Amino acid sequence: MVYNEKQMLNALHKHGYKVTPQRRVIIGVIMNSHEHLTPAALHERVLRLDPSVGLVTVYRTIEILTELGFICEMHAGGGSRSYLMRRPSEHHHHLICSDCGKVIDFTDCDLDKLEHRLAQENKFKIDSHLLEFLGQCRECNKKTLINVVTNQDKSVPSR
Amino acid sequence: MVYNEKQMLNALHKHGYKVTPQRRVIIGVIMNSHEHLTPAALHERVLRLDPSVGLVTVYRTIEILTELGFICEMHAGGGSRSYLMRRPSEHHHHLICSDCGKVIDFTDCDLDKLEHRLAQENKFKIDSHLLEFLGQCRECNKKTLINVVTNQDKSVPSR
DNA sequence: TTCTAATTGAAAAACATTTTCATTTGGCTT
DNA sequence: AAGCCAAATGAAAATGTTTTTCAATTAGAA
Repeated sequence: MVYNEKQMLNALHKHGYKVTPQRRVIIGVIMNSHEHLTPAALHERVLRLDPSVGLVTVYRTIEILTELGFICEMHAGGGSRSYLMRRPSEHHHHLICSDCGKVIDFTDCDLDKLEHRLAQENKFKIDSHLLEFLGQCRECNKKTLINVVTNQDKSVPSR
Repeated sequence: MVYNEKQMLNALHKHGYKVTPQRRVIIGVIMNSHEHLTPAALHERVLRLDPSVGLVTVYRTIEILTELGFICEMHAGGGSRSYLMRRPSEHHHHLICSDCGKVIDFTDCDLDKLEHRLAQENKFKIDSHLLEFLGQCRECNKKTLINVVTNQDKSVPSR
């Protein structure tokens, strides 16, 4: 299930948060982005629509939307640092291109059996899980192949 | 397979990195910690053994050890920020207590079928994956239960 | 022992995030 | 429609983390 803008604004209101112009703009940007955004990237886009919105407000709104479950943090695993921001959706996982950062969502993970076993063996009460696949998307893979052919493999010691 | 200290030092040498006293100490601390550490926590422990080692060197050593595959970053998911540092081991995943931060490793994940399907459907070349279960360990769960009984459930609006 | 590139610590810089605070404002109440 | 006030805002400062810079030191090959 994917939320729409109106539902999010309603939820804000219902939970006692005010529906301000700034929040409208921020939510609008999130809803119209089909990619993950860092707080800074989100702010940048918000500024195009309303140059007066401060980065702090973006952070505060992110916090609220996370709390309400409309957006979720994510991690680009591998080398890069923890990212956040995503258009709303239900329980899902990510398939991430470690070159260009493209993210594809998928929902089925079929980890119930494993979860159950781990919970028993370790006496854990398991609430949730995070599953991310890292790799290369088709386009980036093509580029890599071209580079391999073009340049010699000058295997430089990684420093 | 779990590495020992000597193997790590050898690997450093083999890859053209110098085996300095600082690196010895840092690796020693990692090898003797049975928990995950942030760079700051690692530095703190290193200081006890050698007060002259700088935080910068800790960061630089972390980078090298990550590159050589001896340690891996991890994410505590949920609220907290990206963590790092782990005693060496092979491909594994984490079961994390979101209350006390305890981490249990497990190695079997059985995601090959899913991985293969995702790769095909999305034209991805998948390199790796990250799987983390979040929950409450036995001890923290007990504490929670006691609290529920002790305090009334004063359901305060989460702000 | 000598030599040199790699390494180091300290300080500064670069970022990311949070806190503080005076001012403004959404939206309930009249 | 007007008043009110807690919530929200922007700017600046504070905090924290990670990276860069640089002069001095040092591991380890020759």
